Amino acid sequence: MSEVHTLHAAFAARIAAVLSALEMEGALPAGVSTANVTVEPPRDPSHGDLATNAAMVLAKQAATNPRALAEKIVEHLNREPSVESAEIAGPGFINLRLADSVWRDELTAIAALGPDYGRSKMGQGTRVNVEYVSANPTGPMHMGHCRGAVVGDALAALLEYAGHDVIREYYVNDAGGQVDVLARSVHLRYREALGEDIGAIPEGLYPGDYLVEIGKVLAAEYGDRFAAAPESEWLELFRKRAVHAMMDMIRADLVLLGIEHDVFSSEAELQAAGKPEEAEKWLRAHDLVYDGQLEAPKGKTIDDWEPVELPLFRATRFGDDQDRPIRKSDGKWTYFGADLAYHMQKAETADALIDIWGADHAGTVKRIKAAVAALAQGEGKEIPFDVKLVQMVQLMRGGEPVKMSKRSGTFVTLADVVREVGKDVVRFTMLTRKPEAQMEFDFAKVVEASKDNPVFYVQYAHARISSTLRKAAGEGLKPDPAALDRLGGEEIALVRLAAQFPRIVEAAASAREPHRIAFYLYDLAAALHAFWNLGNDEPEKRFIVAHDPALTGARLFLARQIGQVVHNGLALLGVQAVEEM
RNA sequence: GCGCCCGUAGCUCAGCAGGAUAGAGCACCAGAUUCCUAAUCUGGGGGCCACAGGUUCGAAUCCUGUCGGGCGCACCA
Repeated sequence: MSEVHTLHAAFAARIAAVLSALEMEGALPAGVSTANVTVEPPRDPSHGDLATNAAMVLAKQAATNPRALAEKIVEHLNREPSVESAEIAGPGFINLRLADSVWRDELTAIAALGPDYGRSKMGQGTRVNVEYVSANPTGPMHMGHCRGAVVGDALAALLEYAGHDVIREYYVNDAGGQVDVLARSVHLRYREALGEDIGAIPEGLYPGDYLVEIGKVLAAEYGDRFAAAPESEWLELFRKRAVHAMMDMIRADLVLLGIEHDVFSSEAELQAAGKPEEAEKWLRAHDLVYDGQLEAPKGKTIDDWEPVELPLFRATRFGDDQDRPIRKSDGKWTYFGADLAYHMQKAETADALIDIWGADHAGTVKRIKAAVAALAQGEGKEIPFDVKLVQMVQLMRGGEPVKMSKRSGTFVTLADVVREVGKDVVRFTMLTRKPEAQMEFDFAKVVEASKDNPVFYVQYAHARISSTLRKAAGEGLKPDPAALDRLGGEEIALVRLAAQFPRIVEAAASAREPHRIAFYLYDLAAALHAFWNLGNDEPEKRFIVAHDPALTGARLFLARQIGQVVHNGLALLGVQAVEEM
């Protein structure tokens, strides 16, 4: 294992050592498969600190029964000084109870590592590209983008903390028909800024007020030069300027959420650089693109269906239902054609790729996975690639669904929500649900009943600790590890939970599920609050026991380390660990 | 018609790559504050883990099918 500190990994290694010792003794057959052996904290704390299923899993291979094998394992484990007791339970579980010294040591380890307690080298510096947000540059961010943004950002932070080298990337779709629509919409606003009465915004153009400003800017800069000019004279210019303005707006929105990308990749630039042509050439050379006809879609009738010949990527070879066109009949690239080239480009600078997409793009997952698989096969190297689908957020206001449509201009912007409820609430709320499940975000509820929001519960735990340390300092008391042996069962229980953090980080990172951190923090906060309230009935159980400075020092030391873990977890989620509330 | 996601307490959701008696919040009921922040805590009631098969020592978890909800299904993005 690595030198990185994780208590659970260390004990897993010891149990592995016991098993190989038994193999030497002949109690286990040589070369026994220990793949299914687990060492985990049991759900029920009364079962001890760690449990292993080794005896049950290996009994068959050892041609014995689980309990007999367990006896032998237990015998070895009981020789370990750090093991308080090892017992056989139920069908053959081995439950370990660790010595209190183990937990006291863990506490000093937290103190020594500080913000790095929980950091892992699991990723071994592997370079992971996480593409997220990638909202179309046609308007400000709305709540529909929010979930993917938060999940992607938290995932990126988590992977970094778990030892990966992370690239945070945003793909700017500035090449399709929609940005032409944007340019035309801006042209209208430009004419408006010149004093023309434009009336109602025509169907099919973006009606949002957010385009007024850019219209004014262009009017001030170019006067009426393009007012009556044919589209060919201004379209490209207006498109560029509009996209630029929209991206500034989107970046500002992202900053409100605490999100900053490392790389913004432009689809237009990608195309200008000839990347899709390169991709097509490469794919044709590997017989992965051919000219063929698209089948008419089944189960759906299309009035003006006409078969046409298009360059098709052999997606069906890699599990897609249909081969997919990379160019349109007018010769321009399809979205997929460009996206394919884009993924090839990303794969050049990363060892693994992750895309965070909205669930409305679920239908295109197979083709892009097929494309990356084809690339990997052609290059003869593995390119791990994950598409994380983030389900829709049903936005509610007091129980009533809020309809959103960028086309009609009725949507709740991200900026409005963040301004109203705050970044921390938005982020934490988005992370208290696994991303692939649909969720409701009741605006009224989050705003008005914000006290019920779990984010405050966790922050409150941190604030309480901070406040206690402040008060203690005022009385000349400070954290001190000298008397940690004064800590009793209730305090040790807190340490046990805090000590889970490193393995939660690793598990969440390898499952790519940042929401696990949020749920863990909730549990840790609950334990802290419960411990705190013991002091209501029994003053001797408060952190500050004025007549006993040694005990107080130890308790304050404990408090500070619990606070540290809360802080580290919140940092991963991009939520502030407040000092007071 | 096809593909993907979801189905766990009245409601909103967890359940850690299969483990021991399925958890939390809200809501409901009963309590705790002269005391480190009550934005907190303690106790109580509440479950056919959608349904039916299968895999194995063992399934809410994995496989198959059915039902229900969501999203998507031409060269759009």
